[in-house]
Amino acid sequence: MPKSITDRQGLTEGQFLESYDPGSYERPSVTVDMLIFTVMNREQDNYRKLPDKSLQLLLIKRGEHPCLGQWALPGGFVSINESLEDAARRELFSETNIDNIYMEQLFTWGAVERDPRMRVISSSYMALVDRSSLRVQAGDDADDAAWFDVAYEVVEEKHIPLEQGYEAERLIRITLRHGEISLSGVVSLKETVQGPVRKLTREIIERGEIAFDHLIMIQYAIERLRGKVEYTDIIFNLMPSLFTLSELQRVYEIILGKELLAAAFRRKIADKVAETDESTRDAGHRPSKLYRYKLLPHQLHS
Amino acid sequence: MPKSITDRQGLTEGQFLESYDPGSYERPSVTVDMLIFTVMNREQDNYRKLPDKSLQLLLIKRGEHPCLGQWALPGGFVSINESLEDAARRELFSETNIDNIYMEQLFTWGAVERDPRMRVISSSYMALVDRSSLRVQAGDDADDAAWFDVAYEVVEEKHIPLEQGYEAERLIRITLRHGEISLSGVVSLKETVQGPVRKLTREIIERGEIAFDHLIMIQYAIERLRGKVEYTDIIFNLMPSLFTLSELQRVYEIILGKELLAAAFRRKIADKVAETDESTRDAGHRPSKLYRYKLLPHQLHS
DNA sequence: TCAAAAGTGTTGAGACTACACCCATGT
DNA sequence: ACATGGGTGTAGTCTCAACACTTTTGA
Repeated sequence: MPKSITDRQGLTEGQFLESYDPGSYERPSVTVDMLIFTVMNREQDNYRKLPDKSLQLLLIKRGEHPCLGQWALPGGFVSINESLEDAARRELFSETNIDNIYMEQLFTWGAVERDPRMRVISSSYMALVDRSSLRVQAGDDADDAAWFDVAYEVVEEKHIPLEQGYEAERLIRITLRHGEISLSGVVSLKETVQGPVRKLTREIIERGEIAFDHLIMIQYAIERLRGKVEYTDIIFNLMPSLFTLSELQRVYEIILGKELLAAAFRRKIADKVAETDESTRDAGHRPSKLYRYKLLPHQLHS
Repeated sequence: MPKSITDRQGLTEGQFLESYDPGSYERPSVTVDMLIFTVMNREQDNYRKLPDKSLQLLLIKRGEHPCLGQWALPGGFVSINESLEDAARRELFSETNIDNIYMEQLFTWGAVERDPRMRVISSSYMALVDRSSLRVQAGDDADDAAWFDVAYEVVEEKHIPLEQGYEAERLIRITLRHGEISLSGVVSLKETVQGPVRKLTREIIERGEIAFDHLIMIQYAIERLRGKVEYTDIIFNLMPSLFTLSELQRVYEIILGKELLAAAFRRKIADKVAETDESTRDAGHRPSKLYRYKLLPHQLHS
């Protein structure tokens, strides 16, 4: 019964599709860009202190124009017979060699002049990797991929009241460090409010040798990561299967950029983790129990 | 000093860009699809009762193959010299004739077979409109655009425990009504959990005369709207400039799909609204003060 | 007079903050 | 012994749900 409807030319849907000419107007290229985060231990000077941790992001050194020699997010073109998500997983796998890890779409960037070569629209995806599950560690062999420590700092805040609203601007300095290399740039986050209408714009103020508009993608991703850490369990994607509560707390602190009280923290995450029989040793202080992630009764989040 | 670096062919960035050939490989088309929501009063039988409200979504009746005769989200192609957001605002304006309204990007849909004509990647945007500010009301003149009442109902929930996780499926029936027309379809939301790795997939189970994969976009948008209503002030984009607290409460209830207690509600939103001198009259019961949206000291949300 | 809605007060449960305090270990 | 982190207890604040109750209007 369906599909027998005909259009103004008297064609059925089948006939229409058979004769359909997609036309030759100019189309944008579509790419995916991957924000692959992990957490890494940093050794301490004092034998008693725990190793500190840092949030890290994977970057690739560009070997071609444009932005040659600068650092960029891993990514690539979406081919014509591959879904957006497949493209993202393909890129992810080609960088990390792991398959089944957490990944989510963040945002699609569509400014006309994003790429000087041609019109490119790019979807950014965030992936979280537990460092201990990475066998081939990027940066070991080639010198064109490396994990960068991420620092995120609000350097200025302006607030201009307007009639019926305000304009608030926040400047955020993002610094990425890998050994001797230090990339640092500034993103402006501007919120314009008129009555209930809020509009948020992001702009690069200082690009700091980070390719294209990737600094904006990084800022967006960190913001999203911070948000999601507070109301989902994605953080456990950054943890090894066994961890101490202090380690978990440190990861929260690094992502949120603020210190937490241990007592309150323990109570808050108490029902997300399960104690195991194992514990740490040789730490120069009281050993701590190792925990693992415990699923809560089903939720169904996005 | 910058830009003087040369690549393997000895070209500077300027030279490279000048001679750059974008190639002729097949590119997907890119479109935007708009989810334009508003809230509408529905008259009551009883003179004493307040008018009830409904959440409405704007749909367009397709006059061409494919999906001829079915209803679809308004949208269109992104042209080569127009940003994604500009394309969305253009589509929004062409449907509503309003310019400065709330709009946000939701998600970009990139399955290969979304559109039977050719490969199309589509970004969905959500816009919220206060009904009273709509002058030209879609559906008045043409019969190809109409506001549909939205009903959202969870019809089934499955939960299958697996080793190290579970699979949870939720079937959601979405019914869209406009006068005699009733479109109803079912979307499956499946969450697969293995340890901390969560993967969410959406699938159309029953398409119900709604074009393409637009039913999924609608489900996603409602979910996002529900989420955002709880932790932002976007709901005021759906309200006229003056409103009673009961009206505001009804809009919350429609969006969240559950009833709220008036006492608690009033306290909760107390600092987001400001009393005015005006009040309702002739209502068949005690008049109520009219309120307006009051900005809180600046926040800077996304 | 009375149905319907507007609006206020009270109580108790639970979550989070802040701080104090004790415990266990390896050097 | 002691620095360092592991871990628990308690008191105060805040939010929110639940329910009871009073007030005000127009037909």
